[in-house]
Amino acid sequence: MEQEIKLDIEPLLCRVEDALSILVGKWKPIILLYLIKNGTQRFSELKRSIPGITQKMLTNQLRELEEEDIIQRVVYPVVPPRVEYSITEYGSSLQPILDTMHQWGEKHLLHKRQKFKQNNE
Amino acid sequence: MEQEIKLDIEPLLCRVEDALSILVGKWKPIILLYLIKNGTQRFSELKRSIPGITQKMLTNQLRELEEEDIIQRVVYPVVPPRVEYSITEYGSSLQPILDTMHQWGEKHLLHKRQKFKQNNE
DNA sequence: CGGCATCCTCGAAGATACTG
DNA sequence: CAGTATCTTCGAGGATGCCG
Repeated sequence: MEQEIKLDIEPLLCRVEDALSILVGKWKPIILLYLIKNGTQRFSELKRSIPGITQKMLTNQLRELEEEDIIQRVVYPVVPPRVEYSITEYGSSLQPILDTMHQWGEKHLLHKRQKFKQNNE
Repeated sequence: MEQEIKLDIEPLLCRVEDALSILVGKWKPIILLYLIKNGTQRFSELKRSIPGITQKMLTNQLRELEEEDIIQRVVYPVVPPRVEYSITEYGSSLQPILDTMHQWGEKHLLHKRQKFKQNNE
């Protein structure tokens, strides 16, 4: 198991990486935030809402999130196909992490601006 | 600016990525947790404490964290060189994120085990 | 001791085309 | 509409060697 090394070092804290690994992925945070805020979304809705993402990457990231039970994929057997994605109850347990990160991110933005000012005085 | 796209989508939430970008890096979480838990550490102490990391990567990750004012680097002009790293006050503001992630990570471990069980019944 | 410089590997991410 | 299937690019991370 790959975990052994980490466990040997910090048995109480190393689980940080597990959470991190789920959030890491170029488009995962945006996808999650979008599903949390706007609820169930079709594939094409997500694609339209996330400028710059390719179909391949959207599929890819959605599959990975689904694999971890963070989101749910529902296929309606109609023509043309209709596939809807939504946050699972389990997935919504990620929200405290996202909130904390967002709050920190805003403070960090201010911090960087102050630093920038100082460097130019 | 690269931020524009993200800002257009989720002005209130997109700061998540800023926090994420600071934590992302193969060795950053471990380095941070180690410095938080054990306080000031010499370069060689960190290297010994983190099995598998190369000198290059340790230097690299430390520099990136220093760049964001998360950690502090103090060089003592002695022979042989002595360089000490520690968390800054600002850096310690990351702790709520790390804590939240760790807690979630533990729950996630249980969740995965249950899922594994179900799949084998 | 605590680096830096160089070269290399490998996988995440992107571009593009095709399909039930 | 919601995907696969390929091919390609690019940079994080790793291996190794040298240095004040």
